[in-house]
Amino acid sequence: MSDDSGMTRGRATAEMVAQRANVSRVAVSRAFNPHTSLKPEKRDLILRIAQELNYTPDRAARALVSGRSHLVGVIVPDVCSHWESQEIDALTTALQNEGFATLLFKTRTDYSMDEKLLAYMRGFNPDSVIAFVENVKPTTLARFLDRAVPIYVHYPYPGETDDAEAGPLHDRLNVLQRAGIEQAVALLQGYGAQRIAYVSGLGKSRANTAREQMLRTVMAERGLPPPVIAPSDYSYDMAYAATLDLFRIGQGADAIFAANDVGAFGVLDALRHELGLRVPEDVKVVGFDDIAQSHWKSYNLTTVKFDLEERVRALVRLILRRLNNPAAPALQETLQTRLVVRGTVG
Amino acid sequence: MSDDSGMTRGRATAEMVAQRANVSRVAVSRAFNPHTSLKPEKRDLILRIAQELNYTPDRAARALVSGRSHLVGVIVPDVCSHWESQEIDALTTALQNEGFATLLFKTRTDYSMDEKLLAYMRGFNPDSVIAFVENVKPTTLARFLDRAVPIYVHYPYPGETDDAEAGPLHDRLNVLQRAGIEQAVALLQGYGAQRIAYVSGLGKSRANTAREQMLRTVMAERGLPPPVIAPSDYSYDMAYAATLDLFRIGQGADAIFAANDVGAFGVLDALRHELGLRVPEDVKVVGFDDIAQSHWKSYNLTTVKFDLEERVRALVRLILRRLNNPAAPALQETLQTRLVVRGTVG
DNA sequence: ACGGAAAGTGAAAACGTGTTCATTCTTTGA
DNA sequence: TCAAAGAATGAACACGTTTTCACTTTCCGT
Repeated sequence: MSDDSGMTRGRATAEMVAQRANVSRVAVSRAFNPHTSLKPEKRDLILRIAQELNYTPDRAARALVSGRSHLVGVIVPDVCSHWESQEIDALTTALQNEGFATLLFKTRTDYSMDEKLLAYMRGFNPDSVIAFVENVKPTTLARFLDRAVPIYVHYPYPGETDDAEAGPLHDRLNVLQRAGIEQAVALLQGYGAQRIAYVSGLGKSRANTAREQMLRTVMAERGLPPPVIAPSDYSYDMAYAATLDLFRIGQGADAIFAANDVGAFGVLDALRHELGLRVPEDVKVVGFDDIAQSHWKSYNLTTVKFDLEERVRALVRLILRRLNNPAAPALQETLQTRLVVRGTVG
Repeated sequence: MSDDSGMTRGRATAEMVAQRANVSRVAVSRAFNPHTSLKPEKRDLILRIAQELNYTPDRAARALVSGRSHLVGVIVPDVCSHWESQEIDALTTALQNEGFATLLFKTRTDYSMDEKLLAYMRGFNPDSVIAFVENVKPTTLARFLDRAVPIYVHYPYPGETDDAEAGPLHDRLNVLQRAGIEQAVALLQGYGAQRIAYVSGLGKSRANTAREQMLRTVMAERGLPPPVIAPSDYSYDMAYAATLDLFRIGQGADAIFAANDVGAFGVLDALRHELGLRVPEDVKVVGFDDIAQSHWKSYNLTTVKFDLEERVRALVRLILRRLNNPAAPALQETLQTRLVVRGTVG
């Protein structure tokens, strides 16, 4: 009774709009595509009737012929990990503004992107894929994403050239960690810290290894002994346990870098609530990320900040540029880091 | 050189597989659809060749003819809100196991689902939509989702029948808050709490109003004076500020309910780090959700738990049942709550 | 008023799949 | 051995769009 328009499958089609507007179905198509020639008044009429009928071009059909799904695949090990959830949030907003949608997939928490998942994602025909997870060979990824364009988030090692010279083989966002780490080490050194420990991220993760090596390099340059490594996996619980081990089994430390902010929270809680140490008086703590929680009063964390907004803008820029020009040579964007000083140092 | 199969648009098609296997294109289609009759050895051959060619049926084409996109739309105000990120995480895993993918959309943070966003999402043809955001009229939602099936998360008011009698008009998951709240109030009363405050969620949100009314009802039943309402919006910062107001401008309290765990963190930090009060000695605090962070040592929060795994299973069940039988009468699932006791009470 | 360029138009052909429907091949029971 | 039932098969159509390609109309400068 309520649907008097005689819709076939509950949805209006371009044919119906055309019929009602006394135009051809092609005209309807053109009305919805900006760069086509169609008499303005005709376009207005069609759009008005389309709105009446609640019509929108079917994206499946559109994807079939145009080869564009307007979907961007995102694979993460853990949506609820704070940094990643904030990145997904910002990314979804940005993509939404550009007419895309975020397609979410979960891999195992060990940061491995197995082939089965890649094949599964491939079935949905994403236009682009953001590879936060670096533990997949580019050739493997390329084989599984025939049409989709992968965008890599890349953390250069200390030796690697930071600049775009001898351009990268794949589209990527380079995150330069040196600046933020230098500022942090300088600050710690200024307060007299000597024995600095690193509560690591997941060992296999490139973000982690690059972070650790950069820290080691910067400390060496400033004449500090190499950092003690306390293995962890980015999680609160592991960082908590690693900190206990560091002080009960190991030699302790007078300053601790955590591979991420959440890990730093675990370090802080272990120091204060289990080891009875004061921060920053007895031990100083620095994290990585600068997530929203880091300014919470219980933690008030000094941390190396990755600018989330800037990072997401760069990613979207990479995607759009690649989609507009599939044949262009590999693209690159660069992102700096800096230290945000709060209460856990000095 | 590497792609000798002569692919058209970078992707193998059913026709190519058919040609290479000396069968018709229809046979290839049948090989990928379980409930069709095809000689087993033929099916094996086709699947083997398909794997060689890295072929998977195009989901866009499949969606076009079958009317199923295998996408589930999820609209949230804030992906990085802890509870929601954990729910999205679990939901994505569960949907992935059933052959679906999560399509993410962001609305404004005020929990309003505006028509523009609904129309935008509709364009992607989701098979189902999970309406976490309750501030949209079912009729409006239905109008914007011609083919997609909406699933509502519903928080009954104290007066509403909890049971399925006189069945609901729409598919929905009923979250019964009474049990958990009763346990919490009983515990607080046992410790002698009298002046209980409620640091609210976003006023317009139904989850919040239902929570508040249920608390009020349970307290009245146990002979307690009505709770003092400190308006907030689920965020840490607002809860922090609301707590300061409660004690500096208002009358204070000897126990505080926060509408969610993140809000409770704000309450705790305000009490301890700014007002110089002890928890649980001076003030007791109870949250809602039981997110992963609630067991962190700095907070160690007593909270009313929503079982996330159970909740996600129920949602997926609702979706699958509805998709298997579109004409079935409205479905319903029910979820209980219970108190998890940690360090912020007694 | 005229020629040519530009804009506007719709029929037909894609895009890659699932489904229907006759037809052929195989099996089964007596 | 035969008829009938069932399984296997492929041609043709359907799904809802965009794109190409001729064709018609409008616009503009002289």
